Amino acid sequence: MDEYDYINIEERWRKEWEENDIHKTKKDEEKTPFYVIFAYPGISGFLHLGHMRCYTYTDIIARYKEMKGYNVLFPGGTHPTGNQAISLSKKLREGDEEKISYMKKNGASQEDIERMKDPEEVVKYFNELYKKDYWKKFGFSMDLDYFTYTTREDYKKFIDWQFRKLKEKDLLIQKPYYGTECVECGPVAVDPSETDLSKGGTAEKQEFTLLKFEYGNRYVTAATLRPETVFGQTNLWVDPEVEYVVVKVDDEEWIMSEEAADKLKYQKGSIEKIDTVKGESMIGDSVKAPGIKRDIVILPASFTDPDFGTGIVTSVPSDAPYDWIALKDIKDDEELKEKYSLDIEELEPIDIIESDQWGTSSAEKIIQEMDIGSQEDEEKLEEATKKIYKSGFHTGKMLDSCGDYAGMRVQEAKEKIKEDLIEMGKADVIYDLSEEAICRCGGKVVVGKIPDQWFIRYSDRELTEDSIEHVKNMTVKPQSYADNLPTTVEWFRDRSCARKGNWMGTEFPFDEGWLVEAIADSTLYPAFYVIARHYNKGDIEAEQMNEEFFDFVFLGEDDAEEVSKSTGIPQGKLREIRSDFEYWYPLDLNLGGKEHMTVHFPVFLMNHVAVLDKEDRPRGIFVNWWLVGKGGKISKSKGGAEPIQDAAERYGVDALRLFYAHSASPFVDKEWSEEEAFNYQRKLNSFWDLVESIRDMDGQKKEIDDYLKSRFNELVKRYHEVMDDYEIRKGANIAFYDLPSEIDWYLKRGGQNSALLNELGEKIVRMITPFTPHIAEELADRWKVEFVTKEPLPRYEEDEFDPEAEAREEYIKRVHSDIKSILDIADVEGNKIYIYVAEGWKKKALDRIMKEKDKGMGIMGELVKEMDAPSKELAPFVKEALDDVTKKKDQKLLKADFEEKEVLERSKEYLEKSFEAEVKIADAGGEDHYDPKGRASKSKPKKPAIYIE
RNA sequence: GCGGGGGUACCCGAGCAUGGCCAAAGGGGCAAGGCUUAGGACCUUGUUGCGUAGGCAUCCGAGGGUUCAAAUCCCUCCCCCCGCACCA
Repeated sequence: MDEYDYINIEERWRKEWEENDIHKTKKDEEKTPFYVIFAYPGISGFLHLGHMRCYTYTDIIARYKEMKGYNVLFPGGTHPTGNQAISLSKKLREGDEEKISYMKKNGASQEDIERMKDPEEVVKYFNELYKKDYWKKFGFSMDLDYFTYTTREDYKKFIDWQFRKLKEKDLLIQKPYYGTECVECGPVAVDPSETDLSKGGTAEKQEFTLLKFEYGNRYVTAATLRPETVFGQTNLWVDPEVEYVVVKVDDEEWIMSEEAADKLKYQKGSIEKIDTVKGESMIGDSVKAPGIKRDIVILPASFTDPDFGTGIVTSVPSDAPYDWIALKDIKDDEELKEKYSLDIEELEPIDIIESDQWGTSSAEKIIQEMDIGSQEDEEKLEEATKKIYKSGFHTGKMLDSCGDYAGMRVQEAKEKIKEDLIEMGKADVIYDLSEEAICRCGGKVVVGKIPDQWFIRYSDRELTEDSIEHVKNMTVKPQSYADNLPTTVEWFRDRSCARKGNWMGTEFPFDEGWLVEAIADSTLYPAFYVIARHYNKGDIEAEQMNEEFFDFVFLGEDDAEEVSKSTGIPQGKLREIRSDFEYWYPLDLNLGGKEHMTVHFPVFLMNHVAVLDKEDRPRGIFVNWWLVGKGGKISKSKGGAEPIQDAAERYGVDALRLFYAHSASPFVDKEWSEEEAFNYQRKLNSFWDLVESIRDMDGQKKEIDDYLKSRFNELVKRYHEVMDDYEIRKGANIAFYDLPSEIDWYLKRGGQNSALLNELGEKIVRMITPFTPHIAEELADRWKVEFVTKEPLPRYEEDEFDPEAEAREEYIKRVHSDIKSILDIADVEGNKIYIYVAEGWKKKALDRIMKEKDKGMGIMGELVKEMDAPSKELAPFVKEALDDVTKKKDQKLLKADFEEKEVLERSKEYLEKSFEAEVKIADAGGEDHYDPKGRASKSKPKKPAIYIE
């Protein structure tokens, strides 16, 4: 018996598949096509075990469909669009130690690093790495002849065409936009995945109302998220230590922190710094507060952050816990008051809002309730602020102190006051991030105004309605997402689709200097893989891919002759490409992580609806959740971050694939666990041993064979059901757990039919193939199967279903378990076991009772006459039997028709061995059997009486 | 706030649509025993309590209801998680 040597086995089959072109895919009109992709990865560096989860699901589905007889296309590509490659090579050029050691640790050589100082080389390097070290290494059945990436010339032609179509359909517009951008390299995404960032992924873009306080001929500015609180203003907070700047905005002079001014220029265009003013010099002065006819005083504070808002804060002590406590502190600080000669005894909070939970004076109340002692207790103050805001925003009403706004709900007043203040020229709107964010290139991330941003008009009514209509007919997994997707599409707003700056991608066709944004160029790409294959073969050139070409291939417009003239591509070739597209499209399934639910999948869908013909709209979406490290993101310290090639060797590719497939449903986040990965390695080991031991059997047919055949057959049926529904985990469970445990049981019960075991052994190997193809090929090899990958899956056979055989086996299992429970509690030696099968009259009576259970105990009378039974026993038996029958308990077993005594006799050996005891079987009604305690009379059909001594 | 998903034994996790073989699959962990080594093993058994006869009691977030019968259906409450946009 050979050992399971996964390293060599996996190596061997990778080679065999490659050398025999096993994954090459071509059109075959005889077969139904099945086209599946995963959302291609960006070029962001080395991938980790988390990324492989989605790809593995895709491969499992692709392989399953293939073995079901579909002609499967499973291509792949990459998405270098963006600035990730650029910033990586920039870091390498700068000799960034951390980056270089990261590259080396993941296997990059010195030469690799040298050449990657050119961003194009970064793309090439990772393209090859993804293909070879990730996808092929994992045994994916991808056909990489279809490979493409988004910064290649041919792909750019495709994107160019797509945008022309969108324009034709009037789906491109321009309007102003405030977006997050890096001051060095242009627009970046601020999001928790931190694709573009090195810090600050959880920052939120916030809209502030910029309040302007008249201060001589200048304005002091303060940014607030709560313009509705202006009526409660009592003072301004300024840090005496900070040097503020005076900037010229239009014709006005504004005072704010230097950081704020730096950020503001991205929103206001050029602003000019004309002066500086030290915070200290303003303390004690009065300013005229906007929106209210009152002067308020400038007071010193240290909690203001020059890098947040304008660095100057307006104070509303009634509703802002920070302000309340700062005001209290300053009132108690005699020294400070002396220093700035402040007279602030009169300064008291002004109630402006009444909410359900806090009533009025909410800041004071919450500070007492939460027992907040000082300004320094920032954590508690943040929490208090949030609580008050939440309650105030949803349930609050403006009080009489709020002038015209008195009585309004806070939600309304907020908008109204903001608008009115802006109208009166006493306020403006600015944007800022809730926390600091830093780009991967090291630049600071700010919010900038783009006056003429290009958008794709996803809000279009017709497009939205069409898309929603289509979604309803798609296969979307999981169900919760299927339920949500129509709402998501409905709610999908216009989305910016072009950008400027340091960026790899396609030039925007209608505006020089703009490049197509990263999401906008990856919506229709499954269609392009079909063309990429012909480009890769060298049959067509990028320059030949003009508008007519794509119109012809994707939309079937124009005739081949004309298109051939304008493109220079032979007519035959054009027709071939068009028919490839017609054959493969629409896409059957697109798989991606849960991060795509609200961005990628909706645009993927809507662009298909907008650009392609109705029959080419995608048929399915499969969303998988993430693999996470302990307590969150995958990282070095939390696990899952080791290089994929290392993991593949350590655990084995098949073990990892099984880990993904079986350790959790695809629709939950799964915590990475080394332990579990090793467990799956061991699982494969024992699977291997089981199959090997099966092959050594040389016995003949026995009764138990029928049971195994029947159970196996049922599980095959179930396997197809769950796999057709993409229930990958359940499928793996049947193949790796349910089926082997049935075989285990069969062997335990003395089954050893060589022919049957070999037949089923081969079938089960086929069933594991989609999950763990390497070990499957190796095992299938024993049966001289050339490539199990290319073999069909076993099918459900109606005539092998044998409920009687299953009932008989169930019967034995029960007798076994009854004996066992008696042995567990009874104080007996257990050397001899007597089993008494129920008398014939009991069986007859039971049959009658089952047929006429509606009669209840009324049936007694009839039975007394008909049955030749001891009257003392009949009554209690009927009562119990009625109970059993109405409880629906054990119906299958009760209805089964077999001779209990014979079945027991045939299983006697098993029972004796199992309990190491002598087993004797007798008829309960018999005359001369040994039964010292009179147990026999307790026998019931399918539940024999037992006596043990 | 808007939208969605959940709470099952030590842990993970099935079951819930179609109430009844559900003291509740499977895996992991743990414990006991076996094997004496395929060692980051393997095999058996146990893992709510009680019970010297195959049984009984209690149990699926909490409380209530419907029913002959509830993890499953209905109501109320508590708690947790996810998405909310320029991230493929």
